[in-house]
Amino acid sequence: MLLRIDVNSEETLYSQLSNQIKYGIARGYLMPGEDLPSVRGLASELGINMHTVSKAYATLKEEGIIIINRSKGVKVSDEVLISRDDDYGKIFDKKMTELIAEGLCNGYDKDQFMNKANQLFDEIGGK
Amino acid sequence: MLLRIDVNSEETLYSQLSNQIKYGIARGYLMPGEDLPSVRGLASELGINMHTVSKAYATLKEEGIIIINRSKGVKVSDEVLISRDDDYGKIFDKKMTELIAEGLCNGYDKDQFMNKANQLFDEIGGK
DNA sequence: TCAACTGTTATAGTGTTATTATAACAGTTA
DNA sequence: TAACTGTTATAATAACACTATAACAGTTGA
Repeated sequence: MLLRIDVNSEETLYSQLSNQIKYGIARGYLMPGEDLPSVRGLASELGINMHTVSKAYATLKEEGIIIINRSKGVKVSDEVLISRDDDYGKIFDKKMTELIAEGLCNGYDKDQFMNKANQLFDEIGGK
Repeated sequence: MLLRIDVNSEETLYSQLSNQIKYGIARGYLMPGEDLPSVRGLASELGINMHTVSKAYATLKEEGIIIINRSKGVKVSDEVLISRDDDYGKIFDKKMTELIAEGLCNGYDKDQFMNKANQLFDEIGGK
């Protein structure tokens, strides 16, 4: 899977990386159990520092989305897309509430929110 | 409207403030045209610095959600909840895509996403 | 066994951001 | 004039983001 970063973005580099990997998994570009590039390899490929990649991987590991093995490397979790972490429930609620509130402040009512969600799920290909 | 901040939160103080104000508007606690506390008054009330409040207000002004008048003070935009800023469309798409992707990685499929959205809109009271 | 690869840890430097603290400025209003 | 608005400027501290080296420990293949 192709990963890109924009050094001029306001979003931090490691956040760009982790978001792209999450999107790749959701989209099916990355399959459960699939290997990810090594921290050194990806850093070299992207022209950034090893630790920046390591931090992105560390956050994904913290969320249970990838599995890191000290000697074997990094891969997508086998149970991702299936198992739900209960601790994530509150985080998800808070993020969606913020999106709904901000959307309402910008003229997105419930119908428009739902239509946009439907459209984006179609694009991603989620059932 | 009651505003609170948690200095131990990972979220920045000004981000907490702006999110709560957006939620207050969405929820109807704050009405279009309604006055907001002065930067000094709110800072004093919350026990934080004037500039931190000022930054929260500045970001909300940037998003067109509040109106700042150098001498009259701060108030909620009159057209908030109605008018849509076209520039916000891309931001909204990106944020929702990220939420969908992250949700999918944590076991939230489309049905669960939609159900949660319905539930939260009911709680907020959006039509 | 040796070399090459994994992620991890440590240390250090630089630049940016978040927050606080004062102070002054300019416009409005009673 | 006095008291209130937001704004701007300056400075200090702390935390964060990113980079640069270097070393460590486990695994794997030649």
